[in-house]
Amino acid sequence: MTPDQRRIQPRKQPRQVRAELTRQRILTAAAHVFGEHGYAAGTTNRIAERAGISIGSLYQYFPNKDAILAELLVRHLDDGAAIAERVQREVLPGPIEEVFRLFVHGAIESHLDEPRLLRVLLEQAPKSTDVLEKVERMKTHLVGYLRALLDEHPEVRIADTETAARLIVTTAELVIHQLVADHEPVDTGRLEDEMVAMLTRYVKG
Amino acid sequence: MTPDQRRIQPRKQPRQVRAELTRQRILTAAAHVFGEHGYAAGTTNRIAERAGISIGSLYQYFPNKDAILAELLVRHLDDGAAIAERVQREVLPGPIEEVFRLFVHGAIESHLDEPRLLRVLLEQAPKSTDVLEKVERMKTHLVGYLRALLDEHPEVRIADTETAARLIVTTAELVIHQLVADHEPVDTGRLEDEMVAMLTRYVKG
DNA sequence: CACAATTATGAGCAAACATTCAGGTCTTGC
DNA sequence: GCAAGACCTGAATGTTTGCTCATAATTGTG
Repeated sequence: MTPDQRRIQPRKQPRQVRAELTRQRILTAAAHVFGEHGYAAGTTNRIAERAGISIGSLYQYFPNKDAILAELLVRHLDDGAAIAERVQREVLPGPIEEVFRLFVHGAIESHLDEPRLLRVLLEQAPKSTDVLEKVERMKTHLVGYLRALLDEHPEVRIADTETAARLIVTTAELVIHQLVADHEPVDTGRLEDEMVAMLTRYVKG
Repeated sequence: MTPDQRRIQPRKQPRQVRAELTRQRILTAAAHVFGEHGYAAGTTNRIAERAGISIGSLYQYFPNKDAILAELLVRHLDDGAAIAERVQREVLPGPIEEVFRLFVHGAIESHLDEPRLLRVLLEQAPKSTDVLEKVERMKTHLVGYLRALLDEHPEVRIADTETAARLIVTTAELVIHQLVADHEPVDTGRLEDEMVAMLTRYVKG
């Protein structure tokens, strides 16, 4: 939080096996700590402690705290992008319900690992312009894709497809994040069924 | 020098008009600052500054920072509860679409004031057990009410009404919070229409 | 006016935190 | 087996922040 010029201490390039191992340990520990305590209370010292390394080592691999969360977020986004691409290639000409099912299923699946972490990522994400832009870009892209799908698909009966697309993307994203990480988690199979039903019936009118 | 023991009580009971005025100023300023900077970066000094009072005065009305956010949250919850009650009394025997419309409309309306604040309230909620319990209680109550409605209403064709009720409540709450506070805010009229359409078509099958 | 209660002030304290650095330990390559 | 560099350590530093306290100003009351 220093207001002076950003010192871009370039992150260390791992050359030995143990280095890469330490990096992984840090990320794993951070995922757990952020998920458990939230971003603000997830201190770097706590992360280092849980990773079983010293605080100094942590700062040899990440220039600052934000960078750790950013890396976790980027990884999650890349996973999501991979899933989305796969789905888009797999089932273009099928019934709309099938498309929703695959998207929803993929989304739920990619959130089962560390659900609480992912809520922190989404909600308390630092405002690093880079990452935020990436999120925004992916979302816009997804909305665009979905809107085109809605516009072309013969089953769909919706007038305002722009608003509808935004509504659907937002709904799926938020509700999955929330319900999977809920204190009393829902049965994911049921969630998937109901969610797909809701979206399908919505667009078919 | 009088031996005063009332310093132990952190929160002051307002007795003069200006005291109540100061209290209001603090809350208004806090609403703005939290909405602008988030909870962590919304410092008490910043709140006091914006309220045009000294930091000392702030701590005569609130025992700590959390209490300020808690009060804002409680107020919002009470508003929401009032709306929900009104809706429940107004339109019990109407078509299901009408019920959804009133709920959604009320929810959107109560979020137009300080949309960004309300996302902070929801997402970075303080760990105060009291308030968190209140949120949980209200949500459970709403889910119960909605489930009963779904079970009894002749138009509804849904098997798993428990999951459906949770899905609907979560969806409405989250999506409204998100989209109303979005960088590029949606037209609230359209949002209302599409949301109601989605929910109605969903439950009518 | 007097004088007590209430309200306001803001410099400063203590704790928490992210981050640094001077100096260790371990690996690798020869 | 021995440098050289990769990797690790953790007490120390500087900053930020929530919050206190001694004191001052304002208001109510007789």
